[in-house]
Amino acid sequence: MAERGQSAVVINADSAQVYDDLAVLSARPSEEEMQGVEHRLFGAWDGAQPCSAADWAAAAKREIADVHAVGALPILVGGTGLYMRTLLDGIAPIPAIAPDIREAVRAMPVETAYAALQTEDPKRASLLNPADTTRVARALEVVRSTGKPLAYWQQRMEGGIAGEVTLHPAILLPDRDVLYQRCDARFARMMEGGAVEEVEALLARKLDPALPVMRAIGVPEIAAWLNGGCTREEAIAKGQQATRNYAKRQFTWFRRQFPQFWRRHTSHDFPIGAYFERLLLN
RNA sequence: GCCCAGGUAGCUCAGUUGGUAGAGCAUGCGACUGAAAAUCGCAGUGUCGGCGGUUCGAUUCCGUCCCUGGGCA
Repeated sequence: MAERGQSAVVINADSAQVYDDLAVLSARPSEEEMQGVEHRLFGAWDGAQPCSAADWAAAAKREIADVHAVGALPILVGGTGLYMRTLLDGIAPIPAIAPDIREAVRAMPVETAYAALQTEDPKRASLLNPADTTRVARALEVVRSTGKPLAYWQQRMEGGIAGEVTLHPAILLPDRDVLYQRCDARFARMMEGGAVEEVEALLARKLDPALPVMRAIGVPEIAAWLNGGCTREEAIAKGQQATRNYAKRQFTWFRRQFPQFWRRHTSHDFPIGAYFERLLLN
């Protein structure tokens, strides 16, 4: 593209597109859509293996270094704010959780886990909502596995690359009505375009339903229909609803969690062609 | 035409032994440190089907009409 032959490599920053099992339901770009441009970290994880924010950030870091090494421009694309922030700002250096502790904690009902947290890490417990299953479990497995409360580890954030790269951030915030219409259309299209087969294949693997792949938007909804729990129409309506709810959460994250200097664009005022042309010519 | 069950928030419904009403979901706003397409928090909304009657007061009781679903003819 540019005279020095600088090319772009797209790197996925989406927590669902990371899974090999979710091509249709995660709206992973097709060969045709990639137009010969190299894409990385799309479908790079097997569904049986959960990808954490730190796992992804470590992989993305390697890919970025790799792309830079050949003089190309890495373009991170994706909707998972936590992944992006972990990559840029780093994350607390918490050791891996002992598998048996993790399993035990996640098998507990929230009330039990929260009660335990109140005695084992009362400071953290007081900061959390007792119904917040994810965070209560996380805080508990951390104290139990490492012997230190979460706050101890969170004094530091490690591994961020924000200081080592030149960032050209662009946040796209589409008009809400248009966004929701697209959510509905997108899910309907997926139903016709292989999502059902994808879920059938996933169900055949008999994976733990708590795994991220099994909780991706559309999987529980379509699985419910396939198992006779609802009609196809209901599954579609629920999938569309879940998509819209998620879009709203993304909206809130991107609008508020990143620094003010990150430019916010509505989709129609974002000069996508000119934007990348300028970056590639530099 | 007759009988029965209903008509309460955008949707599904609960409720008020008569003192103008509430959940879930949706919607809006927000939080977010290792499964984040996850998880969680806050908020607003109602001519309680229409019209009459009884009553200090009716969404609630009575009458009537309209609408919906089911049954009988």
